[in-house]
Amino acid sequence: MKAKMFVIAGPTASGKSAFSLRLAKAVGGVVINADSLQVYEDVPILTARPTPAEQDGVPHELYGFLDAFQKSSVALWLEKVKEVLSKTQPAVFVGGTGLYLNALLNGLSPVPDIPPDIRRTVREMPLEEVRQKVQDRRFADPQRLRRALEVEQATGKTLAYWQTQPTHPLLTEPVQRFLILPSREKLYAQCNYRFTQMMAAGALMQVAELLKKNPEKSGGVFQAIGVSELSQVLAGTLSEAEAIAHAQQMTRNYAKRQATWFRHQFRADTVLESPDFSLSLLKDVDTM
RNA sequence: GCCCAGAUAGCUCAGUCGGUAGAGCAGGAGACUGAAAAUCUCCGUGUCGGUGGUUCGAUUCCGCCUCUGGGCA
Repeated sequence: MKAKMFVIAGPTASGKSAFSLRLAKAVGGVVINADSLQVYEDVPILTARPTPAEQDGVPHELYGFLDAFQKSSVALWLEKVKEVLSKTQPAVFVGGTGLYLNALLNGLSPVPDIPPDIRRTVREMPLEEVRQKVQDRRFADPQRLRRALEVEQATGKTLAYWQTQPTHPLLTEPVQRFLILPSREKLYAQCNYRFTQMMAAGALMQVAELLKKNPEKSGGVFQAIGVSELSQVLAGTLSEAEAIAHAQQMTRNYAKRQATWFRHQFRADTVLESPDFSLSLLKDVDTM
């Protein structure tokens, strides 16, 4: 028998979606999204969600199930994955969100949910106060310090403690991991090209629709590259050319960070320079 | 043609009261467990436009030249 679970990782604009489609067809499975922004129903062009045509009849799960008023999180995503897996296998996970893939493959530490009032208090607290109060100071990063403090305040134990607790990976069956990692030059060219395609496909209109819903204009889908740039174009404070140039720049910066993450944090079975793919890449995991 | 202001890192610019220079961005390397398309850390030698002069020493002061803005004709 062959592996039943596949994970495809790679930076943005590396060709993951096309690869996942072909792989899913080859193994007769579903595609499951592992991208923190493609979970939103809004601005599908900017988040590079596969269109119905691109899905080509293959079931695609966990795309566009949140609206702009909801906030995503790894934990929420993992819950959804659990639901989907109980119904369908084999599965091909695709996404550029390393945190999500890591949670899927290695499990998440059993940190209890943080009460909303504690979370809010800690997030609004001046950074200096956070620094004074927090015990777990492994990181200088404000975001991580706040996370550490909210966990301490909510549970009475440090984040470091919780992270020593055993985790339970969701996938217990063999998993074959692919990493698509194009050369830097090619990757950047693809980032640039893709944003112009997004504009041609009507990204500006989708941002206008998103703004019409009038959600809180931060976090969530608003983190998607291009949303703030195109919002400024709609407001008349930025030219379209400047918006495109900036969004392309942000995309390149993002792609580089992802490449770093995957190179060091993701143990791939197969590393590909491009999404070209043949059945011979499928690992035979038959132990007999 | 004349006057003024510029010319310094890939880009935008700061600076050196004369002792060969540093920020932001870009770029590179890295971190990463409930915001991850987020957040954070580290990495800066470049004929200081060219050429003469003054000087122990000029990217810095002076002359000329070239180029780029702006103004006046």
